[in-house]
Amino acid sequence: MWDVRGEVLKRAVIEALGERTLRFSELRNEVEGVSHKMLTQNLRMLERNGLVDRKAHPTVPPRVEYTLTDPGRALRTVVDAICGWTHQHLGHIESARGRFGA
Amino acid sequence: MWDVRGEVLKRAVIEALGERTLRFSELRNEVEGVSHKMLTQNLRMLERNGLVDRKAHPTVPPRVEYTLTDPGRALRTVVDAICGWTHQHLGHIESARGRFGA
DNA sequence: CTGTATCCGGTTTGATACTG
DNA sequence: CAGTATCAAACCGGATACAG
Repeated sequence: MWDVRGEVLKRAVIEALGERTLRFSELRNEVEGVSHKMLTQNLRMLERNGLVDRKAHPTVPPRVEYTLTDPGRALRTVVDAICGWTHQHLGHIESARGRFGA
Repeated sequence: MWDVRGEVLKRAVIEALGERTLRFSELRNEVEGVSHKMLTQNLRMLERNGLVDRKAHPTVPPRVEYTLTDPGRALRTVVDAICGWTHQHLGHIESARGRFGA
């Protein structure tokens, strides 16, 4: 449940950012298991939708920082609600799976 | 955003069921645009995770009714939060898209 | 009516190589 | 370090046919 591709990754990014500002590579470490490509792709999407702010420093080597915008931070509430629900009902879900698989 | 495949459909099913009990065909009408296959597949998933209760009446023709379980109903709150957030920030998102695409 | 199985085309993804 | 381009493999969803 809710563990379907793209969405989970976006959620993970939002959770990872929280109130912080992170560089691309930091984000990549934070959200484990994500490929270079997917992270880029999803960050572009989040940026495009105005949920994430991208700040590139014209240095060498490059340094790019990502931060949640206001709407992005507002989304954290929703993400937290999802996490809360999951935490609260995980037991039920797992036992349901157990009965089903049996 | 959030409009990615499987998840939307599960949300739609949860919204459609609400407090009601619906038959397969009723659900199919309620969630428009969903294919026979996808609806079945997602209902199985929801059932497997204990979010939806499936009650089959051994009649001819068959009559199968779906209802949200307690965890399933609890999820409605989360779904509503998502809808609320979307409603609240849609303007911002669209203007962000506009700036980006330009 | 409800549900399963199969085939098939489009989409998505990870790996890899390359740029500034 | 951050990002793009390309390509084959895996995945997914719709259409269709069939069953109880």
